[in-house]
Amino acid sequence: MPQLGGGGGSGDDLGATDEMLAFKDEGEQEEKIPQGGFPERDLADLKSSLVNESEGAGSGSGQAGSGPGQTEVLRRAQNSQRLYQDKIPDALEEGLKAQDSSSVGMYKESVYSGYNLLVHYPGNGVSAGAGAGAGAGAGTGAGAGAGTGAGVVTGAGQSLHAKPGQPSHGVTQLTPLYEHFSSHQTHISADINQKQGVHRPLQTTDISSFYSLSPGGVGQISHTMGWFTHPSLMLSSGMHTTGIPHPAIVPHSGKQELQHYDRGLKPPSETKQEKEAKKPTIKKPLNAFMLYMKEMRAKVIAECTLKESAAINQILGRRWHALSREEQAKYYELARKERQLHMQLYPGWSARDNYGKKKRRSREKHQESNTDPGSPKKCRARFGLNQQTDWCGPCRRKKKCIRYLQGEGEGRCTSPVSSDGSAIDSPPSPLDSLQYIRPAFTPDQLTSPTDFTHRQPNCPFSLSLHLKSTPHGAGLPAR
DNA sequence: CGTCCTTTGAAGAAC
DNA sequence: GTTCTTCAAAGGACG
Repeated sequence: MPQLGGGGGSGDDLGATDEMLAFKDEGEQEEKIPQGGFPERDLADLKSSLVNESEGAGSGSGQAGSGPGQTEVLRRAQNSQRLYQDKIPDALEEGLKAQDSSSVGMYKESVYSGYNLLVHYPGNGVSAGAGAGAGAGAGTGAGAGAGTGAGVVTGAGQSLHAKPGQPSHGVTQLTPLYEHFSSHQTHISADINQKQGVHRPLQTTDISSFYSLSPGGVGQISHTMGWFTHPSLMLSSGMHTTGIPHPAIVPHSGKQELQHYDRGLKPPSETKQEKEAKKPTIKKPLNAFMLYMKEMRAKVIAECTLKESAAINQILGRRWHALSREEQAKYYELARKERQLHMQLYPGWSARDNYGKKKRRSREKHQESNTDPGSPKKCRARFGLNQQTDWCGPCRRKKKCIRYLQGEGEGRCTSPVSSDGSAIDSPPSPLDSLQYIRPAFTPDQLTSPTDFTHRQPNCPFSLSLHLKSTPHGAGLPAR
């Protein structure tokens, strides 16, 4: 029987080795980089002035034990649990208990314990205690108290009045889980009363979107609660039996399908294919970078006044590379736990299950990229570079090798040049955005090197600096 | 409305 | 064992 985080955090062995190796690879890759001339070390030294600032509020706070004190967290966890439990209608609770008793194995636990593990991420300082609680809860039904409560506790200093999604610099936040569950519980009870115990999908909101995470507060990434419920406890619409939308399980069809559930009607006869297509999709667990993006996206949007995801992702990608190993390690660890739990909760699931469910890009495009000799993959292959760990030449980026395009396709590039011969192809760093702008302004004109609030056309990151003396976006020099 | 863009990482398929 | 492909999130842009 799988133990979720059981035994005081001893349940992490699954896949641990692999993950550590994977992270080692990351590190090895970093070691190779300076050879290509990219000043990764310098950047690492400097990044605190740019990249880290926006993340810096919580930088390092994610380390185990550096969060709120364990005792305090547990105390608040218990308080939160009380609040949470107080909101559960008796009828619902009874129903849940009944459901529990009919479940088997690890899922025989209370549904609440399903949320316990939420806090088992490093960084909130409660991983050990909560882990033990949840582990025991899963196995014996005991120990769910601390675990459950901890699940709704976020970092210290958070307010119950802030709205989810708010930028997290210095802004206190509502504990997202608590808010989410509280609001859902209200709806659920009403719904169940009306429908005599028949659950009806109430919302399809992705829980994960509720969590605006504080900087470095990786431990607060709580969308992963989605992994803590078993398919057997799901309705086919992607809902947990509590009625809470499940982020990892999404229905394929929309209103029409839900209407069938609404009315308790049997859907019209369907082909096997249709049935297959309507099976709820269990999503892939998020990898480290995806977790990082989820946490930082809102911040980048706020800082850059950008909304386009592609641009945001570019920025996030660079910031990701600018993170220290320690900072990245937090996300790798989170991702490892995500995969671990996902594996335990959906033992038969394979990433292949979702193949083809996303509409594929046009074949032509794929073929083009596959046959393009200047494509990063082809380029790496040509130069005998490892696809996973090596970059395309000096570019330290997975884009076209300029050298190759210039007909210098022999051997590994050593210096990046553009097609016109100028050295523009070195990997832009976030610091480059400062170089684009700084000369025109004196330091006292800048509120901070990372105070990005305007968009600068020439900035390679679509970022710009906020000037103390200029209104929004005004006076930024063209370069 | 559906797909693309854009990023990194994981996993599976195809060599 | 290596390489290639797909998908995970996000939301504006575009056909």
